[in-house]
Amino acid sequence: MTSLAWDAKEATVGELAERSGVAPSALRFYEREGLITSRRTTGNQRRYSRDTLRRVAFIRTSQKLGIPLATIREVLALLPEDRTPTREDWARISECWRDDLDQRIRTLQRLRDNLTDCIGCGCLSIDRCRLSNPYDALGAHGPGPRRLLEEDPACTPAECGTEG
Amino acid sequence: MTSLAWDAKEATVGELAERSGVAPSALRFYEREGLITSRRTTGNQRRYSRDTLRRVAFIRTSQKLGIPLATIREVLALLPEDRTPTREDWARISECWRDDLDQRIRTLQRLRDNLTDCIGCGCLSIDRCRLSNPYDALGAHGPGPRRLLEEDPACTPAECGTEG
DNA sequence: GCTTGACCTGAACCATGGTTTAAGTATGAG
DNA sequence: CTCATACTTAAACCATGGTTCAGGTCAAGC
Repeated sequence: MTSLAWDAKEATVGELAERSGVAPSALRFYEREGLITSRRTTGNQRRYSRDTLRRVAFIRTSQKLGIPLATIREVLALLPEDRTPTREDWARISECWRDDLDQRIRTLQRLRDNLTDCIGCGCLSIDRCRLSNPYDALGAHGPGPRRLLEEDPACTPAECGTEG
Repeated sequence: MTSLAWDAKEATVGELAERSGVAPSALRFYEREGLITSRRTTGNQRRYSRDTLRRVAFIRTSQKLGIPLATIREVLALLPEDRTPTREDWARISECWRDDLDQRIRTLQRLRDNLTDCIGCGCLSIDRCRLSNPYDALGAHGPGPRRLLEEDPACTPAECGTEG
């Protein structure tokens, strides 16, 4: 169990990979992209501090929610750098995703409802159908809902983390 | 208006692009990928039949719903090849997306609800949190919901179009 | 101190959904 | 018939989220 006795030590990339279920190549990729960091040994090998596991968990969870890495990176930057993040820190940045999810759910529901209408008439005509109208983001200057598709506004760092 | 008087003629790639709001490069790409077809003039230029406009509209609409091109291609293959598709044909294949949308909405709602739980406790711990559990597609052999994330099963051609 | 497995790097590659560019050809108005 | 404009192709490029590979180095058990 030597290689997994990580509770008090640092982890190698292989150990973190095993614990997190994320491939070493992905962990190196996250590091290149600035989502995680590591200390280096004198022999240039990576060593991860314990809280990196939670950081990786947050990354994967956020990806499952459909958040792009660039956005995850921005939100991770809201964590304190001078101390190990607390449970409250994690809870605070997790809030960032809720509005985004709500938004996407509403958008999908609106799309589904419009699709149901369109199925009824078999239209999908360029000129008349709200769903298939190409130019104006779906009805922006016609009657009906102003925006059927919204552009994922994914909570920006400025909005969700500056209170702490 | 000569170049736009398409009501009785075939269209060039530029005309179809203008009418559909889709770039010529994208139309050529769709053709390479087998989503649309064209006749060629003696000089090797593309000429599109009138119903291609509706076909392109269907493609863009489906993309807005989040369907990948490969899936759209499969469903387009369900249209009759021996005649111009009717309104009913279009309505029938449009049905393909509804189950998929419903599924994705439910998945997102489940994710959001779990996130709300997790925000409450600030957990996102690899070992305990349903959302961050990496190995088993979120609780497949533990307690709780069997699948939190489903793999987009996007209605397959076999399921939705063979009745006609 | 040697050997084996884990690690290092950069570069190439994969899929998706296209756009851009370069070099050449067709079409149609005058 | 000419000339502008629109078309043709292949290949390179973009972003996203990585994996794979080649060639070389480190660390630890015996």
